[in-house]
Amino acid sequence: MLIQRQTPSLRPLITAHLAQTMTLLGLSVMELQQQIDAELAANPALELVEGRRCPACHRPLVGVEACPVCSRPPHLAADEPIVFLSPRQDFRVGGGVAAVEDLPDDNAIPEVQDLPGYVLRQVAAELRPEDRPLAAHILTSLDDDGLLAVPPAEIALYHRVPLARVNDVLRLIQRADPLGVGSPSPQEALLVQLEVLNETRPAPPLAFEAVRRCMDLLSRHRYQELGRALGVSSAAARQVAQFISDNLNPYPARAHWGEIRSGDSAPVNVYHEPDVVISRLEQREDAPLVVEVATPLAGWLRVNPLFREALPQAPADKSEQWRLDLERAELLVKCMQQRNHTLVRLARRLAVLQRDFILQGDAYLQPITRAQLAQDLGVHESTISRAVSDKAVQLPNGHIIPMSSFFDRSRQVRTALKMLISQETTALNDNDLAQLLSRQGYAVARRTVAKYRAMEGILPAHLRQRLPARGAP
DNA sequence: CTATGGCACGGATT
DNA sequence: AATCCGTGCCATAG
Repeated sequence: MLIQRQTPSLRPLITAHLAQTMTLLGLSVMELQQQIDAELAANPALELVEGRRCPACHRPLVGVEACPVCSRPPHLAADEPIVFLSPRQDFRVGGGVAAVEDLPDDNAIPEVQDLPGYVLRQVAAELRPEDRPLAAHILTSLDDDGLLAVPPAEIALYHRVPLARVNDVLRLIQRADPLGVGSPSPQEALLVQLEVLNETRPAPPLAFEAVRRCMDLLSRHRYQELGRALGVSSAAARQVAQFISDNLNPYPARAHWGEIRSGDSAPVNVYHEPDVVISRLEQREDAPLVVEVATPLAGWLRVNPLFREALPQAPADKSEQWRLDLERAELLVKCMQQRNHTLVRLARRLAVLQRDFILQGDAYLQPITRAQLAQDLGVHESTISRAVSDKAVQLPNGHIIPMSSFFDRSRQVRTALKMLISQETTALNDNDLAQLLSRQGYAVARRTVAKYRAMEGILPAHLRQRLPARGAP
């Protein structure tokens, strides 16, 4: 990929620049870091300048003088997000990378993370070092559903620690994303999810009761008996069950960022490290968004000035090699700047356009296209395409989604569809659903409704008479 | 006969 | 140029 010419006229240099900028843009942070590390090791002309940290909030400063958060103008408008570069290691969890060593069979930083690695990264910061082996043990003992396959007591015994300590670690893990992961049972996974959900928006109190006491009735859809057990009507019981199946997932590892529909033989869940992390400056609803664009380095790259000075005095046999090194270094530095610039501008624009989606979820996703954004930012469409592809974004609610979700044209309609079906009294057929949707302003054909249903894993009308819960296929 | 899923086509998007 | 997506038509299951 590194194009070099013996006679570097300006022309090939420019095309090389373009070519490399493009390739770098299409890389995720993880992949990029590997490239950079390799180049840093191989090229003496390249130099890494360590970044400083903000004296006030300790945030690492990459390529900026003043901390973008602490020095922001007061009373920033809500739709004006704070966007800045942030080194990957500082992401979400401080020094999380170090903990990966604790996992067996996980020597390098994997391109696609498995579930254990993904969870470990999240909890690493809050984990006391002496508890790491416990966490590693727990995470390597997960089954395909993300549930703990061995009893906690066994882990405690193995490490000769009190059971309470294992449970503490377990609690930490359960509250990581995907929520409820590491729970010994679906029941406990649901309870954890309910607790966390309850912190942001109140969940029906009956839901706790139902999960805690009537798990078996719930999973067998015995709403009559469930109602009786809870002391409410069977209709109310159904509502509770509906709420649970809509908002909770008894098998945390499934249906996370849903690669696992369409009856594929190999249900592969992939977890990406985020390339962009979005959070809220404050808990207030109208607080500005804080958007961190991951860079592979805790500092910035530049051409080593000493190397440049020394170039004229190069020994005759090395002179050509040195010149090439310098060229490569300059190229890479330029390309990195370009990449960061593009990514930051893209992230800012997305944060503005999709603020409602970021904060309030799928129903508010605006159907935008990459082409539109390309126009907005004054770049070529393929630039946006590359910038978006293979990138992952972490939302304030902790979910990690592919950046391409921001351009999902049908998500809004699909959630509207889900709403309709969850609120239906009698099972509506696709035709009726299409009509209702068009009344809400979503004009879609009957055939399309069927497709959306399939995407969401919703059964056809005649099989929906008795609400079947989502979950195990 | 009705509701649904498969296949294929054309236009939009990447 | 390749791919994705919504849609229409048609076979078929219920």
